Amino acid sequence: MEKDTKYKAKLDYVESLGMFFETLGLPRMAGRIFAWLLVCDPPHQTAAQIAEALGASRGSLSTNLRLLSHFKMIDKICKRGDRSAYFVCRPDSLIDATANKIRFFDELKKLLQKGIGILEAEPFESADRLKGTYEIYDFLEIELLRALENYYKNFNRDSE
Amino acid sequence: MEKDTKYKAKLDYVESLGMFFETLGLPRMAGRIFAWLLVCDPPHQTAAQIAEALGASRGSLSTNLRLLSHFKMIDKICKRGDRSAYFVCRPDSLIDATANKIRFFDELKKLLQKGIGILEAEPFESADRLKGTYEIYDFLEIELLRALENYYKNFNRDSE
DNA sequence: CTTACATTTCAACCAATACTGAAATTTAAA
DNA sequence: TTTAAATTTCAGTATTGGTTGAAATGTAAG
Repeated sequence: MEKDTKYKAKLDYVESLGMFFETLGLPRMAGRIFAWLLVCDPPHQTAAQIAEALGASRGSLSTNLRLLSHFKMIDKICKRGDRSAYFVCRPDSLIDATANKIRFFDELKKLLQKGIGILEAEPFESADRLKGTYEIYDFLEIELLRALENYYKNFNRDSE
Repeated sequence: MEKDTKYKAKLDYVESLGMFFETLGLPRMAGRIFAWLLVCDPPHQTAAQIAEALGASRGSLSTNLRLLSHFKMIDKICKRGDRSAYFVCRPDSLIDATANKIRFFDELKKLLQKGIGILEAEPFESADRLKGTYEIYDFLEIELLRALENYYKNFNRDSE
């Protein structure tokens, strides 16, 4: 009974944590899965175990586990003589998610350059608005990438 | 004819730029409006003018102009003896949008602390996974906020 | 090869959200 | 106060995207 209460509390917690990961741009279920893998025991789980814990369908698990694998937010682990696949989360991947968002600034900058080209011919100051916007993202991107670099340096990470 | 072509190119450009602003978490139409206000001439426009340019309904304009005003991404300007309201974009607001996202890390950190409390009693290492995640966001938040501070310092902004 | 279990795919359903258009309301001029 | 123009509200509609469950496929053991 004690244990049941604790387990339920854990599931509630997974729910709220999952909602947060959803805001990273993931489907809700993918957020839940990642949250579950962050707190479950043992740390590696089969799709069936996760489905059971979250009360979700196998289909949804399959789809979202593939998604999370694709984004390298989880690892898929297989063993000889075992037809189950096991999944583990990679907490570090959250940094990469952030890094990708910052790199996205680059696309915007390109787009703004294009716009400046289009508007420069016009006699109005509209190009200035775009130039101002460009300045903002240019500076922010540099600063934020520097921040990330510090992170990598500080935590002695070796890849990506 | 020349002019029509240019105008159409501008509208296409607004469309792609708008798609970008959508990724900030805005409704698509709000993104379009902000993009339009970034390139239009004159820089201040009535809801009717924007609706005309974007081919959108008045209702949608009303809703999304209110939204953008609420987030301080645009200003609403009224004049005595004129029942129209005029709207102008605030390009600087994009910084604040970024800043708010970073502050959002704070909520996650609180949530992670809560989880660490829940799991600490358990004999497993699951709390360690959460602690690792906490470290990541704690460091990132500090670095990113430092980056923003640099921005404000550099561009001599006076508010927020 | 066959059986048993595990995973993936996919069509149908469902929920969330945005957009429209018309009616109601507000605002300024007559 | 009445009229005209602009804005807001809101019910209905469309669209998007996620989830389910069952059928198909894959995989290891017997």
